[in-house]
Amino acid sequence: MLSLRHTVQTVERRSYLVREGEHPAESRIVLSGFVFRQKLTGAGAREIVSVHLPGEIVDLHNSFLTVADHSIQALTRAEVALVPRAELADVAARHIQVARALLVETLIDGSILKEWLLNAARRNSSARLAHLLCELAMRLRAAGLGELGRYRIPMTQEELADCLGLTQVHVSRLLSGFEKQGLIERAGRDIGISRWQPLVNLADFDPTYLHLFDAEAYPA
Amino acid sequence: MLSLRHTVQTVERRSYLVREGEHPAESRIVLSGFVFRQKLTGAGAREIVSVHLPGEIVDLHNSFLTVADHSIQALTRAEVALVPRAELADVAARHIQVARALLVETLIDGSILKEWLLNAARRNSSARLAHLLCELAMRLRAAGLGELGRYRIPMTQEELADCLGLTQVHVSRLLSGFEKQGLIERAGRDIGISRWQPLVNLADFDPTYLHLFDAEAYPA
DNA sequence: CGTTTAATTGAAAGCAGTCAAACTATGTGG
DNA sequence: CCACATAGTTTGACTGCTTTCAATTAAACG
Repeated sequence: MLSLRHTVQTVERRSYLVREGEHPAESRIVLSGFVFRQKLTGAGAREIVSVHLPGEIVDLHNSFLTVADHSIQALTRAEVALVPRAELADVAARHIQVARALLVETLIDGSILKEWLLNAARRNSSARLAHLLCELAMRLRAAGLGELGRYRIPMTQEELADCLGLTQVHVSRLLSGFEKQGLIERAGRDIGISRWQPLVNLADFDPTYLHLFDAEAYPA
Repeated sequence: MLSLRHTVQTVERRSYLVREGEHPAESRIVLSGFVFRQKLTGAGAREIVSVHLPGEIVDLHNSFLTVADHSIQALTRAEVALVPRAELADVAARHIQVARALLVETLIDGSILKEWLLNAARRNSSARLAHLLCELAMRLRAAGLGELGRYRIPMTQEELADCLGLTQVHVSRLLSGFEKQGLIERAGRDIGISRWQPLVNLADFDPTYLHLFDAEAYPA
């Protein structure tokens, strides 16, 4: 076990951790709660480009690039560790396994981005939403946050829509559709995937891209 | 200058370098020509998730992850260097600047993926196409392959469409639209951006996400 | 020069968006 | 603990961007 010099910060839902264009002096690791990265178009449309669970490093970018190319916001109230910019680089330079772990994390991050791009570009709205529900189910379980297919969706329909490039209205219709088809059950934001395999089929979901095995092989 | 054990391979247009699901024994660096990464949906729709110019490392993934989460194909006839799986890891372990360069390249890769995701999810078709034309213009110039805004598009309309999540038919209509509006000139696949600023405005293009400066700071 | 591959054009259909209003939760202060 | 305010969700009617299907033209290639 190795120690990183850091401070802990508690942030409220929707507060910004980093704004696009800034160059913060530290990188962040999620300790509890959920955090997401977003980008805006000039016209003001928002896209959530990734969601981060406890244990994940949200912004290596800030330690190794000069400009933040996206904003980071809290999806729920969250605790994050702030690691000084130089600290991560120093530790990585001294411990090659750390450097390797950072690279692996970043490659997995890229893999998920590719799947999200495929999703947004080439799957219809219901497959897209189903895909996200499946991904959240697997990642939450992998993070030790509940059993597979039974969880509280950590975001509003508007935020779901912004993960998917859809509108909130359409997400609402899709969710009630899934419910009517008996694919899911809902109580507020608590969701239960009633029939996993049919939902996986609808979603065209194959968890390979999550590289869950690779992630375990090199814990940070 | 440091040397990597490698072999050189020449590949024809459209041949596969890596197929999704494989676990090749080497990573690839583009020496000449263009190469792209693609993913397919279960229904067979294709999305090109990135395009790679000479000098770029296409698949660190294969050295550091256990399964290829996407396919790699030649966009044009190309020369690629094959670096054995262990070689990159060894060199990175011995030279921390190499490890850092690999990480920076991967972070930039992720930044471009985020922009493509924003593009596919939140911009309309004309902004999307214009955005790609601007990106190619800047990256080609940065790679020393011609002056800004005057180049040969290295792909067919179908491939353009697959970069954008559109159909070939629609890309055709959009391109002639741009031409009619005097934004671009065309002669076959040779393109000239006649009015850079209006195209940039239409595209909502801001090159920050390419991190061209960061890339220069750490040449591989 | 013939054959294959790529690009253009037109007409029609459909998925998801937009606008608007009603309804339901959630939360806060009196 | 209720009343009110705010935030989030549902539902309906209508619009429109992009796709689909199909046929033609142009370019590239051997």
